[in-house]
Amino acid sequence: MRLFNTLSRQQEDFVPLRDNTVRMYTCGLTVYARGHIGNFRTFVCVDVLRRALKYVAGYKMHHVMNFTDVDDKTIVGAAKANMPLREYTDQYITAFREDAAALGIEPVEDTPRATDDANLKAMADMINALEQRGHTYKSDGSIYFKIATLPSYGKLARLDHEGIQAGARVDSDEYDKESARDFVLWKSTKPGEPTWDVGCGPGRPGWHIECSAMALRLLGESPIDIHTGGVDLVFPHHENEIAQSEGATGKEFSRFWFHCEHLLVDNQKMSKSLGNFYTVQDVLDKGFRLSALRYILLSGYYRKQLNFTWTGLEQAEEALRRITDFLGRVEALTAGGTHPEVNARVKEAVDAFDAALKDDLNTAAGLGAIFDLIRALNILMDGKQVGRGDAPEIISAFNHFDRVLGVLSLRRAEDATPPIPQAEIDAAIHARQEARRRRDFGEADRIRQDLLARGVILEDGPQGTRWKRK
RNA sequence: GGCGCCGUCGCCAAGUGGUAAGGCAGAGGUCUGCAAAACCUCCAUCCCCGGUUCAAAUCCGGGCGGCGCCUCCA
Repeated sequence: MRLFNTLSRQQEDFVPLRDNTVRMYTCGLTVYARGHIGNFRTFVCVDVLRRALKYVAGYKMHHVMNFTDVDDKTIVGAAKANMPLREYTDQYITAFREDAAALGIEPVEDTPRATDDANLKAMADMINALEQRGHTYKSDGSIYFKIATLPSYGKLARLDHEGIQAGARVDSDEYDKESARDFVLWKSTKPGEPTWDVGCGPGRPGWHIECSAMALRLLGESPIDIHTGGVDLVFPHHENEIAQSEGATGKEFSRFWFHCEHLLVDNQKMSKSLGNFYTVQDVLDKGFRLSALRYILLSGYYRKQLNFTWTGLEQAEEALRRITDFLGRVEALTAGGTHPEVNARVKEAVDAFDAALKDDLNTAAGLGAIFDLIRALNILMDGKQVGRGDAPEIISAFNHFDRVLGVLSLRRAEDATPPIPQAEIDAAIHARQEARRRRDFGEADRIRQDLLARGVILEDGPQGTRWKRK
């Protein structure tokens, strides 16, 4: 598997360090609000990475994705809502899980949250280790990381140190730092704020320490294999994670850094602070399906910005329809027999698909291989060159594609819940058949129109009438 | 101001030295009671200008345009 590594700014061959198991960490959501589809672009891309590592490269996964459930925004939000912090963040964790499931994101092995006792303890341990190695200083009860003690600082972001200007950084907590570049590891308690005393004084964790501590606690000894997140995390978050982890252990933190580019709206970054975001629910409210959303999110290269448009969703919807219609056609095959030509085409497509995914997740090329196969097999079906006996092989190839893309199963699940009760559809199809037999096409068309208006499309074929969701 | 990414058909998007994948939309045709679906055919020389090369969308230089990071952020 070739993967672009932000650390080297190059594609590299990826192989897990130990036990054929990929130890991967993903920076998850800060749970002060519902995630938007820009957030989910990253999580869908990471999901495709995870699935490609499992189902194409054949590795086992130990994948951790955290929830940041304590920071300025969660604290302020909980106070405003007059709720305990934990209860406040619970809502958004639940919402995230719902949205993630609805988008076909595979559950990962561990989903720690920062305020779990074991994690807070791990943070304190790491801070103490940093203290022993002389990387910290205290000021007003807070503990800071002293960047000057780590010469390699900046290796990920490759930022000019002088470019990080003193005073430019708006630290809402207004603690005293020796240098603008230094960052807080543990924040001293302020009145009315939640506080923990787990071994490095009363206070609460800084943003970066949780990921370093949880990654190493759950994934084991450094280095872990892959660390992922959105590009905006490269600096300062990931740079600081490296500083903490490598400062504390003296060993490389993560071998690969995988970053997803942003989702744009109107060619601008989609973000909560700009207010130009859509949620999963917004997409549903507009009448689109989440399979289409997932399709559009994974159809381009993950390292390229993706401009989100409703037109794009419509196009994704149609593209997906082409695939599912094809599969419907395969499932409806009646003539017997198998054909070597089918076998050859399928093998070709699977190889091309796997090669594309192994090439730094070239999903666009992978989809190209799928559509090439669809065209080839449609031509063969038209020429009666595909039989019932070929179907299992074709279907198993598409199951393989979808283990990685995770979009067809989503579509099927959507289709499995018809907008009208199944019995009603069947009755309408039957009534329409009767009308057609009488050559009462006015009535037949009326029935079809009626179903269409209620979200069901009818298609007449040689084997009778099929229905599908609009 | 510093660092980085990007600019391929109406829209989306692969390809990164050997003569432009794929999807959507569009046009014509086959099929159909009509549709739909499906199939066939058609539909770009790659932002501009120079340069390197037998050969460039692909490499180099210079423009123009867009975006991101440098501050919470997926």
